[in-house]
Amino acid sequence: MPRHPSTSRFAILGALEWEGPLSGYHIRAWIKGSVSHFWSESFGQVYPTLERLHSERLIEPAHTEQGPRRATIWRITAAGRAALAAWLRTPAAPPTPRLEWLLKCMLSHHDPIATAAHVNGVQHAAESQLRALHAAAELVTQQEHDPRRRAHALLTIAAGRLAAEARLAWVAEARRTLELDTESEAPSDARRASKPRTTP
Amino acid sequence: MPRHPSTSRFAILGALEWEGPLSGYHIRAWIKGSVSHFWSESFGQVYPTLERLHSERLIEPAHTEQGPRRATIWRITAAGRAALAAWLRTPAAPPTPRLEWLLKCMLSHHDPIATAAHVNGVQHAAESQLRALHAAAELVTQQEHDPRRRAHALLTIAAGRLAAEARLAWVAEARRTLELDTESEAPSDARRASKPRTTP
DNA sequence: CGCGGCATATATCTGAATGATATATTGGGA
DNA sequence: TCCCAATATATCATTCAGATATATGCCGCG
Repeated sequence: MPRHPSTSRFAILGALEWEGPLSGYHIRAWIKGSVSHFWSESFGQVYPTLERLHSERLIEPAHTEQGPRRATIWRITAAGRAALAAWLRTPAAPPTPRLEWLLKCMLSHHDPIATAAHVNGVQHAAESQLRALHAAAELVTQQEHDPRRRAHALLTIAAGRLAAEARLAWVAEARRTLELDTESEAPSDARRASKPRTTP
Repeated sequence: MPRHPSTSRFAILGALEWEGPLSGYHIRAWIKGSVSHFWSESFGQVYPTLERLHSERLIEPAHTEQGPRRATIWRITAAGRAALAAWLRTPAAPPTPRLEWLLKCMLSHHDPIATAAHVNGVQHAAESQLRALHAAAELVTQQEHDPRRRAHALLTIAAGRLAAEARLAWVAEARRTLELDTESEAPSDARRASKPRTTP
């Protein structure tokens, strides 16, 4: 995934610009809570990157809590803002695709049962993502009052929604072209035990 | 992306099962040429993984070209087929999202020009992907005669098409909600030079 | 009151993966 | 003939995820 320059650097700068000063822990919490539908960072990436950004003067400690609950709160500097703005004016690198579910669907051409399970998995994942995105959109609408920030945040949610709906459309097409034991539409009730969970 | 067990292993086994015996070079060429819309591998991953698969008896050399054009042609073994089938019956791990274009769109809320550039970039990428997928679908239709292999291959292409169309729908929604200098629809002719390429 | 569990907070390591670079050789086209 | 693209493999630095380790404060439950 890495085409040399780290993108984590800019995600972290972006978190600090969007939310104001934060600790490493809360940077990661924001990414996990607010932009998880299109971005992710791990702690193993956040803390070393903060050190590096600090040594480059792109962030600075706003203050450090002493005592047992010690935490460094980081603030973006003017240089950091400039670096972020420069990166934002740069075209986005195309993602290197790695969609395990599609690889499995293609290679399962021998095995209709496995294929059906993957199609069901895609459906369930897309449905639960749609529910999560709906909740996220409500939250943004209630809490974000700046019109531009709100519009941009809602647009990222819309992107997730459209992508999830596209996956549901694909599920329908898959069930149509292959002829699968659908196990969707759930006509009435309890033949639940028919799909045992495979524990990998 | 790596949740410890390497997925490259199975992509390579899958290539050998789908296409028959291949050299490392041609495994990579197949991935780049036939499944690039949902998978990718680098040489730096292919060759060490082949060694590992060989040491585990999941693949074996079909024969080795001597002389200057030396190349090891690898074949999947019965054990390899079994390992692949077991993996295929396992639910796909959810992808860890990292969509640089969405991160940039969200963080560009200050900068309508950068935002418009990213929206245009998404549009152009989606359009060129749709053209590529159209060509890929024609190729599969002409060359793949086994009905199940053909159906599964076309389904992966359909997934790419639906995702690209969803991105185009997002572009339209973005242009509607933000109010952007669109530079799309191209009503007549030559004001082409208005978008200088930024060289990063 | 004590204790367990959860949130806060940071550090570190392994293994996976990309993309670049290096090194050969062969065949075809200008 | 000469150069470039394709064939073919190997290796390296860097990025990144995810697991694990280590503290502590706070809250509720019995």
